[in-house]
Amino acid sequence: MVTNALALVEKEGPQALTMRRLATELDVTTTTIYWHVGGRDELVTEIVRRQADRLAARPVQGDSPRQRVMDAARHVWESALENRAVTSLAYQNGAIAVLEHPLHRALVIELEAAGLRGQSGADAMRAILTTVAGFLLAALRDESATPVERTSAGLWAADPGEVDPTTVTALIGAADLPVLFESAVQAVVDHYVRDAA
Amino acid sequence: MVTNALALVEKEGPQALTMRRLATELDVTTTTIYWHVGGRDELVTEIVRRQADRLAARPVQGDSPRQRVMDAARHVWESALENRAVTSLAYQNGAIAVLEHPLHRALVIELEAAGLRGQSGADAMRAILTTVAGFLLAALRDESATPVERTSAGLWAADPGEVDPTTVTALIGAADLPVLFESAVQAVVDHYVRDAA
DNA sequence: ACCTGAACACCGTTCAAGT
DNA sequence: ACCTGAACACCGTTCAAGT
Repeated sequence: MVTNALALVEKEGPQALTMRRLATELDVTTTTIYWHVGGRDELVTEIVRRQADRLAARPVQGDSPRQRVMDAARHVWESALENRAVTSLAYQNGAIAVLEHPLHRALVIELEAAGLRGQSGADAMRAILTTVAGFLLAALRDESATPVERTSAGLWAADPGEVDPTTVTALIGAADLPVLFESAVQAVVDHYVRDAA
Repeated sequence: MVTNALALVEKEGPQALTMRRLATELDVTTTTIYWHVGGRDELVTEIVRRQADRLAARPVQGDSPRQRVMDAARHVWESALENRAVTSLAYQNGAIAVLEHPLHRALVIELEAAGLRGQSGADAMRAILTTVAGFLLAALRDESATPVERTSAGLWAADPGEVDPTTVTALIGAADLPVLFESAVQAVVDHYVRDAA
């Protein structure tokens, strides 16, 4: 049941997961699903939990603390990109913490190895993960779903103001999120984690 | 009509904005709304556009480029916090660019004043705004809507793993987002904007 | 214990019809 | 030009009833 739901989400996206759709897929009535898992929220939580178990906690790489912390942050990012559908589902239903908790813990452990524990560790972890979340929001957003005049590119084209034309051209073009991720997240990591000289 | 919709969103939140609800508020049928603005997406865009016009572009403060860029970024953050309901509505409907475009332009202008134009300007702008977006996502999320066992705090309490108890305690407590915003966003700003020595 | 049928209270949207 | 009534195609959820 949860297996079928997970497969449905991965094949047709988060918006395909409705009680009626899943019921049809399982050849039962919607009420049967309610009897088994009890409501859409619980179903989503179960799907996300299942996916979290599937996520192999790949080993953190790097020779220095700052490299290892950065790599742990990168795991959150890459894992989300590799599982767009379930990640989006988790985001939309407030279950992202369930999905990423093991990866978050790996990050905290690296921060502790870097000497950051207690409030300092929590602060560093939250600052880094919030930054990562911003990039995930940008990367998982379905651009094709919004009409041009509502996109950033469309607005720059229509309403550049006093901005340099070369900058406007760059703003109308596509962003290279993976590159921006590296520099922005690294900047935040470096602010909290200083390698011993 | 758009005025009433905006008032409804501000008073009762984004989820209160349904065609039927707004129709009742206006003492008309839903079809009347369709005749006037043409669909929910267009309605939301109009609401957000109206709100964007209302947002006074307060002057950017600071003596150095990095201070002024930081202040422009802070305006995006503060403006969103002061208008939670409309900002959430814009986020959920892919119209956030419409709402924030004037503030984004102010940021780009400060970046140009700092010597960043063309691709460098666009990169810096995107990295900074994506980081800000992460904090907005965290700040606008309705914590009370998700049950504890799905929150980060609940997961740390239930499943701390090999993490230091003092760190776990800090992770269960509330985050001070405004403080974290300052340090994380400043770190990203500093990475792109270097003051002349 | 497990599943169904019928219903409730919602959504956004369309379209022919009225004035 | 402006508005209505009725309908379509969806949602999540509940509850009495069946086996």
